Amino acid sequence: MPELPEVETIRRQLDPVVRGRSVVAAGGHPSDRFAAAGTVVGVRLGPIRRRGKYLIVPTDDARELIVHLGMTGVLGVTDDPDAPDAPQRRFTRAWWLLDDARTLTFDDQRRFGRVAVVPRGCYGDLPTLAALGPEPLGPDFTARAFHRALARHRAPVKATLLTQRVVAGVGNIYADEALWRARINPVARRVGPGRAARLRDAIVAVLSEAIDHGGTRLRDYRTPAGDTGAHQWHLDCYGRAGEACPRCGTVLRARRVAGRGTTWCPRCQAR
DNA sequence: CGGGGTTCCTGGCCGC
DNA sequence: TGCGGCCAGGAACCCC
Repeated sequence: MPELPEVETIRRQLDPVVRGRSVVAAGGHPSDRFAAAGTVVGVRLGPIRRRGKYLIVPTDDARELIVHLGMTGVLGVTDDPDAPDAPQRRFTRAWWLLDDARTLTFDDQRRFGRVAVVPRGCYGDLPTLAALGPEPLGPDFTARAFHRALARHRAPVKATLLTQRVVAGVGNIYADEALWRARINPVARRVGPGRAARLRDAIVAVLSEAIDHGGTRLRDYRTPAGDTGAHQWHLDCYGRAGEACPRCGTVLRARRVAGRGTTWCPRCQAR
């Protein structure tokens, strides 16, 4: 899916479209992953927030519209009033007609995404959001707190990052990139204070740089404007197994960690 | 409660 | 060309 930098890019693009608009009509795919989209008809939408990979839109009736893009989710805006019913939009899982005649659409081929509507701040139905770690670009993500949080887990450090509990918004791509930059093996089960500080700095740097470039384009990723993102952010490690490590020249290797494809440098990131 | 595996979907790609 | 198997940026859920 889009990870934090892609979700933040989408948030910035959609906020001026959505903020202050009222929802005239809405609908969702009948599955319970999307059906809640239709429950926000007649409400006015507030400024879009982001927590980790979740987009959160407050409504003026004290609820929140929450969108998670899953692996293949794409949010878009169209002027076509028939958009949700058009045959070429067979992957449109949710839509909201706004009071300026524009329609916000949520397409999601694999249906791993989700739309939820909850009373403000009530995240019991979204356990990952409820237990989400600190924002990596916020003041709470300190080296000290990060080290303490990591020390509570015994799983491979990459698996721990992917849980979202120690830091919010890091997915498979940026986990590999940050671990490579910090020279930490993805299956290390203990990370001392020095390496935790390095990993913290690498996460902040990698995510910040990716946001500055408007996110990383990968496969089907599209911006809300429909383009593929002209400024592909340069990936040093993720997806480059078999190529030379950009730092030391050793051939990057691939394995599975926590069920996810993982690339690392056996020399820079030795155990 | 933490950790590890499975599952929810669709489609692209690779090898036979 | 056709088809099976594998893989894909996530997280909820189940069991131990």
